[in-house]
Formats: sequence, structure tokens, C-alpha cells
Amino acid sequence: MVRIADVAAHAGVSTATVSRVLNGVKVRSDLENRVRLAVAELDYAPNRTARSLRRQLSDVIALIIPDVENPFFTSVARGVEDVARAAGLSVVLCNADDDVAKERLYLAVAEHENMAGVILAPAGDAAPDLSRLIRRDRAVVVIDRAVGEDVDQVVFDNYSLGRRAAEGLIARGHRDIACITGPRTTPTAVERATGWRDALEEAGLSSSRLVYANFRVDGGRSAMADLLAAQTPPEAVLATNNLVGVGVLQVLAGRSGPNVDVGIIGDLPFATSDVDEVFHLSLQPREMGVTAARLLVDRIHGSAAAPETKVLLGAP
Amino acid sequence: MVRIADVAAHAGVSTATVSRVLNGVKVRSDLENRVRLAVAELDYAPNRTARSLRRQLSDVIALIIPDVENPFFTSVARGVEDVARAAGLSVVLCNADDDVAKERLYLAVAEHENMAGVILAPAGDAAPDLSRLIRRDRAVVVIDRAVGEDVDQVVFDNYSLGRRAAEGLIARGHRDIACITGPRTTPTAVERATGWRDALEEAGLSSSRLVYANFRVDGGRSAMADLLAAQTPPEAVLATNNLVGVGVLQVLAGRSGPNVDVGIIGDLPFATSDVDEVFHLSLQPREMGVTAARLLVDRIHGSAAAPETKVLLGAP
DNA sequence: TTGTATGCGTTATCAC
DNA sequence: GTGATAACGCATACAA
Repeated sequence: MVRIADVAAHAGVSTATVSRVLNGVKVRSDLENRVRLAVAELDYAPNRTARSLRRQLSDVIALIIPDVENPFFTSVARGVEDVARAAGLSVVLCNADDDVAKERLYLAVAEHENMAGVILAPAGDAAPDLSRLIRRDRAVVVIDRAVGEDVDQVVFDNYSLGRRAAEGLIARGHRDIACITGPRTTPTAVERATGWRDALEEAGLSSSRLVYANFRVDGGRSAMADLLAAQTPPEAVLATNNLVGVGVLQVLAGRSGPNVDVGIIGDLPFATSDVDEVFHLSLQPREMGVTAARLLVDRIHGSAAAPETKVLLGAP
Repeated sequence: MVRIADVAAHAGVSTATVSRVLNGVKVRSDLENRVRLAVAELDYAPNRTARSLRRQLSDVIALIIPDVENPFFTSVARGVEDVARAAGLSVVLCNADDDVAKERLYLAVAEHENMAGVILAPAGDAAPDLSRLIRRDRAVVVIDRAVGEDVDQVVFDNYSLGRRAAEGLIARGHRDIACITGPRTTPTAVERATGWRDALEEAGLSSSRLVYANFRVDGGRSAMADLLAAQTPPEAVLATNNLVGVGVLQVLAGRSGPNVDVGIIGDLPFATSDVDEVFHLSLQPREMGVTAARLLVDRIHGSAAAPETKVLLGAP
């Protein structure tokens, strides 16, 4: 391994001078040239472990997501990466696998690896413990689920999303509109369902057909199967996230019978059917990633502004 | 921050003893108890940056994939994570975004962060430069695309996959079977297409309908559109990867006309249609991740066996 | 077996 | 503006 001392010897300067050149501190230009030449000749790259030990900070940020197999979160990741890279930061993606214990582990890793910051999409329904990171002045941004006011957040206006989706289905002339949402303990699921309910009630329609399912494909499948098993299937059904929507469409595709209209909050990048007829609200997940990363980069660069919660509306 | 010295003072022992306890080295049991108590009371966790600087090795492995939005690679990631976690290693997922420059960057990061190992799914068509990592005795496993014999690899038998998929379509009674594969410069795409061609020729069928597309959804879409624009559409079409298959199904879904049978090499976790009719070869991507991670963990634990190439067949 | 002391490679503080 | 050197927190060679 070639170290900074090797470069210094090769260039005939001290390690301090090499370090200054590498970190953009002003140095006499002839010395700088010698250093740059030596760096190139020796193919030197700083040892980032040593650097972060000394600086008490690395140039890596963690993006902790609950499900790496959910296209929503991978799109968020793309947004985060693009912004972070432009700011000279590397992103490491951590998959908490819907497990708060794994999430805690990754938060601890981020802390002890001296990572510059963390973007967290919480896995569980309870607020994660960010106090250790915050106490150590690490930048933190929470996305997707609000956890409180003392940290930067990027969330959707879930109530509005539920409302707009329901209104879209009402505008199509439906009167019997069901909703499949996530668990009662998941605030985003409940908020979206509340928006759906209010829209229906304001239109004088019944909001009795609300199903709480798990927020994954199989949840959407079994909930939709239940709805179809009812005496009269609904005219339309709203799926409040992308995976549930996939499950709903799968069940409807394998079936004949009266048509059921579908509304989905979320995106379907891998749809294998013609989904033009689906009433679809794009969440623009990449924007969530971009917004969160910008917030985080500002914090890392030392912004001392009060914590901020950005509310995203999804596609118009 | 609480350091090892704080724990030592609190327990009335030396830092060396604390370090020994934490690293499983035998220590007098009453001292060990005092250390463990102090660790618990102070909520001490070792600084991993300092540890990896000292050990010249961290307990993190990198999984570098070309496209975090491709469900194939996220499933691979799940397999890697499960095995790595069981071995006490953290996985950081790096998205090269189909860009060999980003891939090189992540390889450099893995090197300079002293990561214990790297699992790489190469992005480009040229073999990546792994010599620096190998020279520094880092564990490396290459997956999906073979790059040579001097490193552990996990790949599919792509020729056999193409052949079996084509044979499946032939067995359904088709005689005019097209194939949409990836770029000519991508060996996996060419190998699968070659299997398809040989199966057709052995059956006395024409293998003239071969289309090279990009290996993504839009590639599948435009290639399928081209095939449909021909004087007579094919009776069946083989898509040689999952994304191309999605594109093919999308085009067919939005269309009336003579039925076109579909074969796909790969998995469709987010299909929104009834895909039971599709002739489908599962690649079992999770198995690829598990296999690669086991190989890597063995290397990290010091295996000096000759580099090995594991060939996966996909689902029977 | 336990403790002391050194070094991992870098950056930052100090004196020049 | 430059160089010598002391940390950063930990693991280990060596001494006891």
C-alpha cells in the first residue's frame, strides 16, 4: 500500500504539505506540482478509513430502506444517489427487510462507521431512536413516514393522495368504491384511507368497504379476493400503495365477471398489462430521494436551520 | 463518545483486557464479567473505523450491481444479505447504474475503505479490473457475467437456458419462434440466443427471427413492436431476460390480433397480468446471491482453494 | 493471564 | 507557507 508518507518522500515535501494539496489548502505552486506528480506516479489514493478516523467523519451516507425489493424504494435510492454523487458523497444502501432490529443495527453501523449522514425510511410503526445520531451531530433525514418535528423529513400528503384518488374514481361515475390499505398501525396507510373515506362521504357515498391488509402484493391479492367473494363486488377499488395495487391487478387479471375499475396510489414500473385504464397517482419516488438528499447535503455542509418537513404531493 | 478506555476504567482493567473480551480471547472470568457489565452500563460499542484501521480490514462487504431498479439484482441482494448477516458481515449495496466509471469508483471505495470483500455483477461488457483488490488479498466474487478463471464466479448456464426455453416453446407446437435478446456485445445475451438458435435448428425450424435490443423494458417494447409490424407476426417470442419480457408483455397487452405466445428467461415479481400462460424459466436470483455470498465468506475466512466457477441452471 | 506501549494512515495544531 | 508531531480509537507484540 502506498501511503501519504511515500508521496511526501517522493515529492520531497512533508506529509502535511501532501495533505494540504489533497484537501485544497493553499500551497506554493511548485510544491503543489511536485505533489500532484508524485500522486500520479505512485497512483496514490488516501486511505479513507484513516481519514475518517482522524476527521471523525466519512464521506459516505447511508440510505436505510425497509424493502429493497419494493420498486418505490429503489427509485428513491436512484434520486438519492444522483444528488449525493454530485456532492461527492458515496451512498450505501441498507436493507432493513421490514425488521426494526435490522434497522437499529444499520443505524448503529452508520454511527460507528462515522458516516456523514443517514436517510431513513422507517421500517416499523414506532418512531426509530435517532437520538444517538443526532447527539453526535450527524445529519439525519427521515422519509416516507413522519416521526416527529425535531428532524428533517420528507413525506407525502397522504390524506390528500387518498382524497384525490377517491375523487378520481368518483369522477368516473362509480358509487360503490372499496379501498384496500395497509395495517391500522401504519399511519400512511390510515391517512390515505381517511382521505378516501372523506371524499366518499362528501359525495354522499358509503365508505364501508375499507379493508386493512398487509402492504405487500399478497396483501393486495387476498384483500381483493375477499372483495370479489362478497355478494356484489365493488364497482371500483382503490389500492393505497404500489404493491397492493399489483396484487389487485393480478387477481382481476385471472378472472372473468363484472368489470372492476382500479385506482392505485403509486407507480407500476414493471406492469405486464395495459394499465392505461387504471386510475393512477404517481408518487414520483425519485423526487422524494432527490429532496431528501438535498436536505441531507445541506445539513452535512453545516446548515443550522430548524428541522424542516417537506410535504410532497405526487404527480398533479 | 464512550471509548474502550472508558470501559477499561469503569471495569478497573486495561484496555487490552476489554479488547480481548470483545474479541473472544480468553480472559479470567471475573474480569470478563466486570468488562461485560461495564460495556452494558456505558452502552459501549467499538468504533468500527478505528477497528478497521488497526486490523486493515472492516467487517463490511460491498455488493456492486449494475441496476438497483432491476428486480433480478435486488433479489440477488436479498440472498447475499441473508448469508452475510449470518456470518456477521454488513452488506452495502452499490448501484453502478450501468456505468463502468461508477463501478470503478465503487471498487476503489471498497479497496480504500478496507472492505472485507466484494461481490460484483459487472456493468459493462469488458472485464472489470479486479487486480488491485486481488493484489491486496481482498475476497472477490463475480456474478452473472464470467470475466475469467482467476476469480470465484457464479454464473448461469446461459446456453442451456436459451435452449430449454426454446424447447419449451417448440413443445407447445410453435414453428415460427422469434427471440429478443440483449446487445451483441453482451455475452449472456448472445449465449442465450445461441441456445435458442441451436434448439430451433435441431428441430428443423428457422432461427432467422433474432432481434438484438437493449436489455431493458424499452428494448423489449420496441423489439416486440418491430416483430409485430412484420408481414406475419411470429407464433411465439422468447425474451431472454426479465426486463425485455416485461416490455414484450406490455406491447402484447395493448393489442388485438393473432395471439403470440411468450417465453421468458427470468422472473416477473411485479406482473400485473395473469402470466400463467407465459412459458417461464425462473432464474432463482436469490440462489445466485446465496451462492456468491457463501463463496465470499469462505474466502474471507481464509480459504485458499483455487478460484471456482459455479454454474447455476435456474429452476428445473 | 494481564498490562503497557506502539502503530495503523491521516489530519490538524503548533512552532518556525 | 511549511514541517514536525500529536492525536483519532482500537488491537496486538512484548514485557511482566
